[in-house]
Amino acid sequence: MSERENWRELRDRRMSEPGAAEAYEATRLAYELGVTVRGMREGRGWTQSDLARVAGMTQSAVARFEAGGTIPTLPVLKRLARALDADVEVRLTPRAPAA
Amino acid sequence: MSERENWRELRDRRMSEPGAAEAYEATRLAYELGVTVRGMREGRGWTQSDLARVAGMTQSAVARFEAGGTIPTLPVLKRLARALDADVEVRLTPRAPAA
DNA sequence: CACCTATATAGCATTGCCGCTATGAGTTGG
DNA sequence: CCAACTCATAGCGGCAATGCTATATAGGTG
Repeated sequence: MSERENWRELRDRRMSEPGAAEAYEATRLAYELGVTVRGMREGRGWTQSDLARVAGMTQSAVARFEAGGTIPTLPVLKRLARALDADVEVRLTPRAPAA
Repeated sequence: MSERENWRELRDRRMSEPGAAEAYEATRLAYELGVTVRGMREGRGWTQSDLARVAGMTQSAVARFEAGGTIPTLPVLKRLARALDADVEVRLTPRAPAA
């Protein structure tokens, strides 16, 4: 099969599938991260190509990431953060403290 | 080809390759996350199998993750967090504020 | 000792992120 | 109008993470 759909369809489908809660949340998280990075990039007056060059990736990869096209991996996040003089924080915070 | 090496060798090799800074950092982050999850799991008196069942994965996957065997993807983190009543926080924090 | 449980690994298939190039659409400036 | 620039997207190959099952190891317990 494989039936490749483009990443925008993929993202939208993920966002609307109630069955896969963790996929939904991860997709939303990816989207928010994309918005954040876009903001930081624009704050510097950089183009996607600029950021891509510094982060060691291509413009298309940056565009895909910023639009939440894929759920990014931690190494990619690290590279983007580094290019933007930022740090990546990943934490697991208990939702239900010791009662 | 593919010359598969086991994940422990993979992790150790990553940790000792200075060239790939973001891979190194991601690997370290993965390790720390593994330790965190292990702590939370043990805090509940759960076995790896217990956590795996609730998180919808297998015991082997949990073991691999806890040992930092691979750099986890966000969906996997979400699933583990959910199983442990926790939230995943991923943030990009600027290292150099607007001068 | 045998037996059971818990964890660590191995080996392999599948999935999906990320790499690349090329191109389309929109905007701006000559 | 045309050229240049910016961003969005398509299509595809490579590879890493994850899924699975099976097994090895270690520790208890009878």
